[in-house]
Amino acid sequence: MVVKRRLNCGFDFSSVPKAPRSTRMKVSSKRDDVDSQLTAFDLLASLAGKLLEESESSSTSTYGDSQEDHHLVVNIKQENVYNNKPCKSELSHQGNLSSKSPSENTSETCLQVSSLENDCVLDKAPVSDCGKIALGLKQPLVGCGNKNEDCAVHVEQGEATNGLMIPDTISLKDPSHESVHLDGVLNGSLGGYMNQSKLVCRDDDDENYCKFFKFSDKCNKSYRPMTRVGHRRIKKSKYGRAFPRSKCFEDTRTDGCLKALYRKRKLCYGYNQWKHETVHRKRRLSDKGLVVTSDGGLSSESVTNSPQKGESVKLSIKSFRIPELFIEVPETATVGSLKRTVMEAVTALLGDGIHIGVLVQGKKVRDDNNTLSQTGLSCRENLDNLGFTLEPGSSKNPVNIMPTDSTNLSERSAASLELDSRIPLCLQDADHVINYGTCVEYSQELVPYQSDITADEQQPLSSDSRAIVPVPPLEPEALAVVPLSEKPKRTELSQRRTRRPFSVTEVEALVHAVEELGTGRWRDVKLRSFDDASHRTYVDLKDKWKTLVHTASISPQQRRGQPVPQELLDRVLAAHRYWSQHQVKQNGKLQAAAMMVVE
DNA sequence: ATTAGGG
DNA sequence: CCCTAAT
Repeated sequence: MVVKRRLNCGFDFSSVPKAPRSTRMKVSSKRDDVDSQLTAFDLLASLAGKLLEESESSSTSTYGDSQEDHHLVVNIKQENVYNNKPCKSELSHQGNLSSKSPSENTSETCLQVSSLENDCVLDKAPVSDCGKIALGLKQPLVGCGNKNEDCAVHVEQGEATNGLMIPDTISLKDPSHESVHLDGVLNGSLGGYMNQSKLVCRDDDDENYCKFFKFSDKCNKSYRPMTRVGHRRIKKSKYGRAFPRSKCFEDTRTDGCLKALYRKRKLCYGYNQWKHETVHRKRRLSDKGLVVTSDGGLSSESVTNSPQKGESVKLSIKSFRIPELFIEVPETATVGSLKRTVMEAVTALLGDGIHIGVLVQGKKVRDDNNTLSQTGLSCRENLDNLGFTLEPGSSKNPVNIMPTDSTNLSERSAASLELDSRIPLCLQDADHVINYGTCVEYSQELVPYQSDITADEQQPLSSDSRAIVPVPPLEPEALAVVPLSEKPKRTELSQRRTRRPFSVTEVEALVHAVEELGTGRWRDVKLRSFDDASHRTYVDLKDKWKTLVHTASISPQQRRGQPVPQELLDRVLAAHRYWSQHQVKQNGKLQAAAMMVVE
């Protein structure tokens, strides 16, 4: 007998096929195709790829073999990067490294790695010479304990020639143009979805991580997405976690099986897909002045013609910096392991997607609809004032929130990783763009960790400040992004995800899905309504539902956070009531059936 | 891999 | 959000 289950939405649940889990189709994400940050992703994917490769090639090195876990806490910090001071060579810009106070004879030697000056290290270097990833240490890291002078980390990007030309009549994130960008991928990847109601809430400024497709109330009977092959797909993991906890960092010493590690990393970072796709793709956005070349970078090729209106603004992204990262490594760690650590930290940072910020004279331009000329960037001489930032995808409003107090360490941890982690881009002079293309270079300098820094030395990290921000004396593990110790502590393995409050839109989608699917099918809920929100795992959805039920059960005065419309809360309670009752019925039936069998 | 529930 | 136990 078929029991028809109906909810007030009128949906016939019996029409929803529920295959055994083992036969359920695995679903590919479509989300990435609609990512308007493609160019930035590509750029960084290319970079991350280089870093990864470099790391892999050197990863036969071992972790420290000393039993004493001396650690170097390396803090890679972003600082001011919006100037374009020329420089002669990177060697001339290695940071100072002074030792920690000798009196602090702890096992922790903390170094703060700050950016090199934001100079165009590769200024006027031929494109072909821009490459070579090298993480150079003037001294062996092991020796940096108390005499850290001249310890500098250089991560140099190779190969990729990243150029960017943007006609000034095109606004950077003009939705109308963005849509052009998206169309190509949407058509290719969404296919059968196009006829369904699609909800893509990807706000440019805020809450842009809410991206999912919501299906129409018709509840398409074959709502399970079809697997699609060949479309672009960037997914850190099925669960949207950049670091699937302990699985990312298994020790490679034992077997030295790089391939195994590489596979793991592919899972961890989804990098391989990136590279594979960027390498083989040559997508032209000819009318928009952007060309993604086969190397994954941005090139100025084929976009030399000026648009009808106004002059072209030719830009070349020359370098950018790694934002603040905390890395903890043993003193006995090898250089190779340090490379790997830096790479992993950077990859983790980028893993969540990035956004582009545009800065004019150091100030962020928020109006995406203004043209460049309207923004005052039509003149060549103004280009010096233009800067780009790469912002974490989760950053709503990437302001610097570096706290001056250390009262809330865990909050600071998340903040420094998620909100301070802007990666500014340095633009070279427009005159050089044709001749030299663009090189992307990572460079940091090591600066001492000082826990006893004076208050007036503590300057907020801001885009206008070149100040080296001291690292508060936090627990190293609190900020450790990448574990490297021989015996990784749990705290080193796990970086708590940043809190991402559900938007009302998301709540609505969740409620809607649960209304139809019930409270015990979170995987289906995920697939149905949050498949493109990689950061929302089905556990997240389950948890959110739990809190929603709780929220709906308490008085409005007791509720906190962004208010959820009462209407939604009512639906939450209704659905919760319905499904809990429904489950009871089912259980009852099962029990009855079981009893019948027994009898 | 999912689900359920406590922390 | 995290973690774990149980499927």
